[in-house]
Amino acid sequence: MARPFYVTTPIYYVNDVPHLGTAYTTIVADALRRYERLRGRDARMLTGTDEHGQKIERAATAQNQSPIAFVDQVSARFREAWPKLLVEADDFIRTTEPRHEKLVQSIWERVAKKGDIYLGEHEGLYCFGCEEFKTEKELLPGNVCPLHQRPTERLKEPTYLFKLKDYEQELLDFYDAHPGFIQPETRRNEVIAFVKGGLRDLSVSRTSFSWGVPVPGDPKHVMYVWFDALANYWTALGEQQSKYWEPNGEVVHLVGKDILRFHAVYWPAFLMSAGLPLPTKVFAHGFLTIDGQKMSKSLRNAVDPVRLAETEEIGGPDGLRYQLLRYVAFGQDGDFDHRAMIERYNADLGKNLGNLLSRTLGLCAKLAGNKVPSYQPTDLEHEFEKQAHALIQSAANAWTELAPHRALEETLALSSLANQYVDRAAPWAEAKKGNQARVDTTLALLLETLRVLSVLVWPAIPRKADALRAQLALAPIAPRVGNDSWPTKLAFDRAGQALGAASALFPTVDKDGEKALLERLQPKTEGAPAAPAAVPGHPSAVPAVATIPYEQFAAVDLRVGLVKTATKVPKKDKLLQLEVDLGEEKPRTIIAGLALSFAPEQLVGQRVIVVANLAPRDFGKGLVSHGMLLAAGPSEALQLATAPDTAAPGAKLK
RNA sequence: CGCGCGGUGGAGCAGCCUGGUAGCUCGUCGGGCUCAUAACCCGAAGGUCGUAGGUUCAAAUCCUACCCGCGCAACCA
Repeated sequence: MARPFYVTTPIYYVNDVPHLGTAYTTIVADALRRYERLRGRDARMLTGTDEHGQKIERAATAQNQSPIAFVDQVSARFREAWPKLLVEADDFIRTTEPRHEKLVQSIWERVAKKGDIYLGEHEGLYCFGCEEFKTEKELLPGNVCPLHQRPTERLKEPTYLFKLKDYEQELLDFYDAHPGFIQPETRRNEVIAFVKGGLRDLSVSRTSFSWGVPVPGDPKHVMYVWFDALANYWTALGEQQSKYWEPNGEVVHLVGKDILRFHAVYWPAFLMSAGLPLPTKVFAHGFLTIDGQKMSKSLRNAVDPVRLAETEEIGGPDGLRYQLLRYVAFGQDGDFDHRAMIERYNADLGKNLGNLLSRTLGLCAKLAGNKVPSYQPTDLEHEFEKQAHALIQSAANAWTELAPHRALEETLALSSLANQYVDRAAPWAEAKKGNQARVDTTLALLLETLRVLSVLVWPAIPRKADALRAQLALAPIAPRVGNDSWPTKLAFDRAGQALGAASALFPTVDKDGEKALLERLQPKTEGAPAAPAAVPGHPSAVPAVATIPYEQFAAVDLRVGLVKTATKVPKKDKLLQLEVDLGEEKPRTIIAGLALSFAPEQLVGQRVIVVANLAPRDFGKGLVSHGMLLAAGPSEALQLATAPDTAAPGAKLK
């Protein structure tokens, strides 16, 4: 009998709420779990929330809440969202649960016992956004974190370090011995290159905050968020580890490509050190864009998966699942396009599958007494069966290869095949000829094909699959462990059974409906809505800045400058390159971030205020700025500080 | 020389790893059917597979260079 199957999503960090990206991963996990269940495997799915860390501690404080109250609230949003997408996770782990904390400490102890943890001191530039120390190389000038756009802070603290470096070779050997461990292939290559580039020991504890799992034996420390979080896949199993974890179970981690490194390098190393088996596979999927646009924070909020799942006109949760599973090549980046979504709903679900059901049941009611007729195949049917069996098989293969998009393509191809077959068999014509045997055979074949389809689509669209079955008077799908219910071939054992009542499974959306839907669902994409229009004269409150002595101000050399030329800097949206006359022998080159507010020609001839004694700043590629212009406002609506036309270039401001 | 992805008939994509008749969906045009959700089926038009070289008997597919677009990242001294 097949091994148990254990599929996990990342645990989602509770400083965000469910959005289309997290919904996507979670839906794929659920679909895989459902497929394996159909195959009779004991399939288990885990999702959950990651709830520790300084960022959470701070966010809670900011809301005047205790951390636990804060995470309870956000975690619940995830827990409540998934069932609405027909996701039936078998378990939902929270890293704040005692069952997790206890076991993650046990892993720590095993690693410590192995001698892989030592006390060191970590001094470095710490980004509170990332909750990690950054190397200078990773940072922008001024030690600003590129991800969070804020300065890092220099911190020094005692920390426990994990001897990651010692696992370099062991990891490489493991990748080598298990070619399928990291997928897709390009990701695997990336990870191997990263490990070959050399690993550094990893800081795995913090003393600078307390919202975390205490380090065994040294409660001043809490575990570094990744040590804590990654372990969830293992700790959540508890007593069931021997059943679902390797070597007895197949363990598949689905992750976004952004967190692959943690799952494919750190996590395996922790497990190796703890003497525990590694997962079977880490699969990194791509990112989604929405209507061709990257998923910014505001877009995320505008495209709420739960809301889409409540849109029954396009199939409700089944419709959403179908779109994501069928039209995003799993592993690659994909786009979620609202207009295409409606078209695909109409084409695949409505006109292909839905209409097949509708016409079949219509024919059965008219020509076969609304019962399943008997089957006496001819060459036409034999040919159909042969092709159908091939499609069923390749759909199964695709699921196994974690390629839902191909599985559904094959599945819909079977539906197409059936539509073609109806035309060829033309039962309405046979009926006129009085050839009831041909009519019966044709309808029997169609009904059986629909039954098969109801099983094939179930992992993707479980609710609609059961609705389809109800019309065929079949019981809902209820997979049982040990019982492979995937159809290997068409079976004709229902002759004489009555059929259910027909109704449109996927009513198509017409042009008007499409327009209305788009209006309702499509996020407003106007450029800069968020910025609350600053009322002139009432600038939004700027936090007070510490006062400076006059000498410090006097050190700033402000001068009037006359802009001689202005050109756009290629590839930099915001930058203009200016030549500014400051009354010196040669005009100065100044790079200014004005391009969103001004066309270059608007600036030429302007008398501007320039900070003349600013240290030159190198922008790379030969661009060096020798000064700064003064301006006020947001970058897309800047107002230039100017001097009257009478002011001489180079005049000093006092 | 920041990292990554892509450029294939009007639109959106597959094929590329493992060279050998360029395929799918939508759209257009013509036909068929009339069971069905104005649905279904058949056929046609439409592509020098970004450009230039190279390897090969043979290149969308392998190699090199370049161009263009996008994402990440970045730019407001």
